Amino acid sequence: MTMETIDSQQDGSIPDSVAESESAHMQMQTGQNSIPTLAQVSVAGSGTGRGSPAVTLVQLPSGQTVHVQGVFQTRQPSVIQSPQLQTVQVATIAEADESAESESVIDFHKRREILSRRPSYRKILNELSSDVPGVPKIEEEKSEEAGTSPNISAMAVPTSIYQTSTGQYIAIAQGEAIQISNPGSDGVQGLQALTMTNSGAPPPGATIIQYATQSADGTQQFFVPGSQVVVQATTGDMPTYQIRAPTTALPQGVVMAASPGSLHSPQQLAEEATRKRELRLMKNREAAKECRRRKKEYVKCLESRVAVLEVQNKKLIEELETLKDICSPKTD
DNA sequence: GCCATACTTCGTCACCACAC
DNA sequence: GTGTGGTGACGAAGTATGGC
Repeated sequence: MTMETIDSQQDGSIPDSVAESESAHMQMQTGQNSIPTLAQVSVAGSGTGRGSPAVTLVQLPSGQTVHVQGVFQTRQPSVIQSPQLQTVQVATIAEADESAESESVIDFHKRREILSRRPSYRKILNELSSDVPGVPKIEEEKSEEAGTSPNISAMAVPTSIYQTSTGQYIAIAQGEAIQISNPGSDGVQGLQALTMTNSGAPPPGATIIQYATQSADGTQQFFVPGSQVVVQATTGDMPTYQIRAPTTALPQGVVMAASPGSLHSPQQLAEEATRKRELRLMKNREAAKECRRRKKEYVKCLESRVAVLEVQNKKLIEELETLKDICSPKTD
């Protein structure tokens, strides 16, 4: 199904707004109770010319400008574009309505089924965009994220990822590059990469990072293979990291993690399990962020389409009235 | 200023789908 | 069968707003 009556002009396209989508969407939502600001849609240069394709410029709340062509020329596409999407949306709306009126009637498993059948927002939007040229796609990997992704998993194929007590992430890659990311900076700005120059081969069967909370001189120390220490200086806004020889013995509260091959004691097994769990949590955290971002983008896209379709609907009604006037002239 | 309420954001868990 | 990613649901913490 196509939607040739809509020609989107991507001056503020949705995928580009990923970075600002948070704030933009928040502004849209912080009004009275999350009602989409469809009232901001402005129509310019309507020109309901009969016979000639009237082009309407629609200014969407997001700043996106959309051309809406005359509605006489082509048959109106359905409001819901792709069959898959239709199924999903109908299911969702039905679920909402049902829950409002007779939620108790709905079987839990049925609801579960409906939910589980729902494809991801990326899928939905991409299907939508393949049908509608004006609808942007959600990129598999954002280009801006490609270089410095907030996901630790996207960084230089790290072999081990650790989180410090201050929330920072340290990833030790195959090439013995140490990457430190600051979660507070939404992922990436705080990402640092260090390359160990003289680490040599790691101890047999062990990839170990040992974390010490804070040394006496106000620095943070991360113990890494080769009896070396990554020291974080606390001066200034930008933390600096240095590879040093350890100044102290292994401090209290140290966390050690070993590769599975070297696990022997139940304690090591437990630590490995803890490490895996933390890794899983970290990944899930990032996945949840990504999911929410996509969801916002998806909702934004739907809101834009609603705005466009409302304008189209308005034009259709106007033209219907015009036709009525033509076909039934007053006899007075 | 304090409190209550509503709303937003975030982390986590549980579940499911999919790839291997 | 297992691992992993995606997403709904839930609760906690933070923030905004309005009434007193």
